[in-house]
Order: sequence, then C-alpha cells, then structure tokens
Amino acid sequence: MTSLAQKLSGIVGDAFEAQGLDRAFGRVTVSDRADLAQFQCNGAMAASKAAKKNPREVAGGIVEILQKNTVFSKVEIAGPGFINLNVTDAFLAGHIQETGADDRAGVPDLGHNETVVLDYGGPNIAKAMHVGHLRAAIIGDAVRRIMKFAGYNTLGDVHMGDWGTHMGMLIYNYIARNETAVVENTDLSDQKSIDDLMEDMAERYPRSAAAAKEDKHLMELAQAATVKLQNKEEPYYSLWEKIRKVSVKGMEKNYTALGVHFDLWKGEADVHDYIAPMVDDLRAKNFAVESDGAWIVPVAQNDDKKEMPPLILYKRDGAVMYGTTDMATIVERVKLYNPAKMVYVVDQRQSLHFEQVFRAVRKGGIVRDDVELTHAGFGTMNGPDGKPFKTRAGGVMRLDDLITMAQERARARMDEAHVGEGMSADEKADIAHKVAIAAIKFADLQNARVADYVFDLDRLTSFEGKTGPYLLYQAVRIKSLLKKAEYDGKPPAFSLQDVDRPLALLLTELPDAVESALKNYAPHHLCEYAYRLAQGFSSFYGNCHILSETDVVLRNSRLALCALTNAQLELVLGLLGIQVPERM
RNA sequence: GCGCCCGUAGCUCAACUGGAUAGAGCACCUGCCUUCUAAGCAGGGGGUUACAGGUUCGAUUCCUGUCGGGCGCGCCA
Repeated sequence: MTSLAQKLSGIVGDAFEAQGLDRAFGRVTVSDRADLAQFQCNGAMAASKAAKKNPREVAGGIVEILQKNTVFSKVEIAGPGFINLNVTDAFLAGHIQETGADDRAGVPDLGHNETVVLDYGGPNIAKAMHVGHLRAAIIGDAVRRIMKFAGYNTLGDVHMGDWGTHMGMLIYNYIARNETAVVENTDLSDQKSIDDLMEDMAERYPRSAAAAKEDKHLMELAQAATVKLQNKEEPYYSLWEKIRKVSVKGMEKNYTALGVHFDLWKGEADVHDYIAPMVDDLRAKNFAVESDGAWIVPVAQNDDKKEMPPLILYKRDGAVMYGTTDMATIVERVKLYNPAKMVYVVDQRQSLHFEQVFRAVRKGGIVRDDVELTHAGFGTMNGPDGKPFKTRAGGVMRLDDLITMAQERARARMDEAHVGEGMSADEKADIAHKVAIAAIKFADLQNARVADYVFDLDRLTSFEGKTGPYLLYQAVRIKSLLKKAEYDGKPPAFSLQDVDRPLALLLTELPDAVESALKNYAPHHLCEYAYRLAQGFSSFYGNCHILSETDVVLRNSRLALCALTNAQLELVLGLLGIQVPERM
C-alpha cells in the first residue's frame, strides 16, 4: 500500500510511458492550489524540454489517456502545462477504507529489517544534563522511531562520555580531599541517594575544572589520574565504576522524563580495548603514520577544496582523542551488529570531525563501501539575543528544571480551564506531564534540522497555536466524541460530502510525510503533516455537527473519518515521541 | 586566510528532486461558547524572499559576485 498520490503517480506514469516518455515524469503530488484541483502533475513541462516539444501538446496526449480512466472525475490542462486532477469520491473513499484497514497506515516496508545504529546521546557522566542535550535527544529519538516504523531494525546508543580527562579530574578531587566515601556510600537502590551524589558531582566538577585551569600542577595531577583510571588502577577504577552506575541512573531519569529511548547504554570506555588492535592494524596497513610525535591517519584527498587536517589517533603524550574512540566505536558496531547504516544526530559544528572519522574508517577498511555513514547535523540552539543560550545566572538551564517548569505551566492551564476537576492526582500529573513534553518536543521538532534556532522558553512552554498541546487537544476531542457516540469501530461505507472531502484527502498523505521525513532525517516534515491534519479536523469539526446527524449512513461515515483521523494523529505523534492523554 | 551553514511578514519558523496567487503560529483588529472539550473556529491587515547579475517557459530553491550573521579549521570533547 502507498499514499494516494503515489497510486496516481503509477497511473499517470503509465500514460507517459504509453507516449514514449519516461514514466518518472508522471509523478503526482497534492495540488498547491486546492481551489483548482486535488492533485497535480508537472511532468509534462519537464518532459517537453527533454523531447523538445510544446508542453501543452505533451500534456494533451497524457490527458487524453487519463480521461478514459474512471478513477478521475476531472483531468485538465492549466497554465503552461500543469495537469490538474480530481479523483472520484468512490475512489477516494475506497482508498481511505484501505488505509484504515492497514496496520501500517499505508506506509510500505522501506527498511527490510536492515540494522541501523543511531547516536543521539553523548552526555558526559557525572554532569547534570542541560538543555544543550535536548535537540540531539529529541530529534534522534524521533528519527529512530520513524526508521523503526519504516521497517528498520534500529539501535539507539546513548554513547556517553565516560572516559575523558573530566573523569580523572573528578576522581582526583574526591581522593585528594579524602571524600571518596561520598561516592562509595551511595546506595544504588535509593533514588534520593543517587540524586544526592549527582548534585554533589554537578557542583564539584565545575569547581575542580576551574581550579585545574588555574593551576598547572593540579591539571597534571588530574591527567595523571586519568591515565591511572584508563589503566584500571585502584581505587580509581572502582570509584569510576560507581560514578558511572549512578550517572546512568541519573541519565535514565532525565531521558525517561523526556520519553527518549535508548537500546544501548554504552560509552567511550566500552571501546577502550578495541583501540590498540585497531591502531596496530592501521599501522600495519600503513594508514596510520607518525607525525610530530603523534600517530595520525591522513584523510586529505586530491580533490579537497579545503584543508583537511588528519585524524589524530594518539597525541604526542600517548593519550587517545575522541576521533580515536569514535573510530573504535565503529569497529565495535560493525563487529557486534553489522549495520547497514550508522546515523549520528550530533551538532552541525562537528561536521569536520565526522568527515575525518568517516574517511578514516573507509580508508582503513573498517566499514564496507555500501555501509551508509551519515552525520545528520542540527543547528545551534541560541538564546533570544542570537547568542548561544545561557540562563540569567550565566549557566545553561538544566533539563529537569525545564521539564518541571513546563509541567507547572500545563497544570496552571488545566486549572484555568477547570479540566482537572474530579480527577485523581495521578491522572492530573500524567496529563500535565504529557502536555509539557508535547510542547517541548513539538516546539523543537517543527524546525528544520540544519538551521540554527532560537531557544525561547515562552515558546517551548506555550500551548496555543501551532504547538504540541494543540495536536493533543484535537486528538482528545476526537476520543471524547467517539466515546459519546458509542462508536463501534466497524468500517462503514464512506459517504463524502463537501465538508468531508478536505479531511479525507488529508488522510491519504501520511505515507508521503513519513517517507519524506525518513529520507531526509527530517522529523519536521511529519510535524507539518500532523499540524495540517489536526487543523483539517478542527475545521471539519466546526463545520458539521456529528452527534445530531440524523442520516445514519452519513453519521457513521463521519465517525469513521474521525476515528481514522485520531488513529493517524496518534501514529504520527508517536513517531515524534509524543504521547496523547485520554482527556485534557 | 580557507571552508561549511544561514539570511523569507514586527517576532519565531515552513515551502517535498525549480512550478500556478511564497504559507503557518505569535502579536494586532473583527466576529463565534443555551448541540459533540473555546488549549478551539471563521475572517482581516502585514512580503521587492539581504542585494546585484546569470541559467530557464518558470527561481525562495540552481550558478557567480557583494553585504550581513553563525560556526569550524593537528595533539580539548
């Protein structure tokens, strides 16, 4: 099954082929001009260029063929050679009937169970998660959900930063101050105890980092501690293990609150043992060479338009760089999962780094040529002043503070509208949470991935207009309506009138939206569709009164339209990582 | 200096491999809750798509240049 536009593309493509032209010219899209037609095909103009013919003449030949086809109620040429198309209500009704019966909502299997590993985490352990982690998590998780729905075997990896100098610095601080008990006494089964250590580290780390920056000797001691840790010396390693376990709990709490899922909770430390053999292999193949006392992989190519610095495997002092661990991570992923794709949802500013890593692993024969390596970069999050976002205190806003703030606003809105009355405290909290997360996620996801965007707290926690809560609200209205109507879910024959048609047409577009989002790693295409669908429903809802409809056939048809709308809305929101409450 | 990304309404953002009259939300103005949840609906004003050329039947989209903003360029991650 596919979208209606794709079905029509097949039919129009046949017509082009019958005229001796490439069937790709038959591509049909939803019309830009709803006042003129439902669908359009622009291929006649492109085809005429290739065939050196008059575009209206080419279009004429196509139209003549299409007019014989009974799925169309209108076929006409407009302007320089647009082919405008309307389908019959019977065909449209049949199509949405099929869509409703299909548990994939018409989306074909595009992934064929190929494995894809996705990176969209990357927080450092022992640090508080902040809003800088938001975009990767939200976009990456949406991409994962979309790919999974499209038929891929997806593996999201949190890939935390757990093996760098920051760990040596922190652990050295505990040891030097004789305060290792703070770590050792933390009870992993007690959330309060976990939170306490997280707070301690969140406060301790920046303090020790600042001190090390001031004092060269201190920095050397921290770096020495890092080496000891990486050699798994005691007590460094035990302290590190405990810190990592606690940090994972803290991260899980944040990601769970956001509704962001990871299949793998791996970190840089997990690939430590892959590094030495990998570098030995690269040396043996002469891809790794010594330069200025460091070991590097030159990745520059003759056709480079810019300077391409080499990837550094070992620094002069023998320590590894993050390019090294990224390469080793790829070694591990190939070995354990043999993925067809690896997708990195990471800040756009790291594009050079990923280019180096990708070139190095290809050159070194670590990944096959047919494995796709993609850096799906996203733009920087700026404050309203256009500069990277900072709170008034100068720091970055913590993730849990943002979520709490949004929840409080949701609760206030509920009280204002008197929707919480008679609900249990649990249900109220659940709704406030779903509304808050919907607001935050949709505000972020609706932006194009690559563009920088402004982090505006008011926008993230606003519930009116083009927002997540608006979408939830429409879905909730449908649920309430279906409940009141005691709708049984039996698929009736659709009876489409002028009020119904725009909504019915919208319901045919979902597979196109999913494919577009998938192909470009662009969840915002799905946001756009969800919003148009919700708007289409809201308009429909205002234009006809369903419960008082006396024509039984029409009433059932409209209820079925509502049910299908709700199903698609929940499906698309689910792909964006947004959950719909029962009422709000 | 070299390279990448960006510049669209007062603000925040869309526009699918070039298509018809460049769309939304917020803000502003006008209506609509005695029948399905007003977190809503209907309507209005608001644009030289930074600027100048070029390719094309057709350019926000592709090419060149200028201006403006962000970011990155071997031993941090």
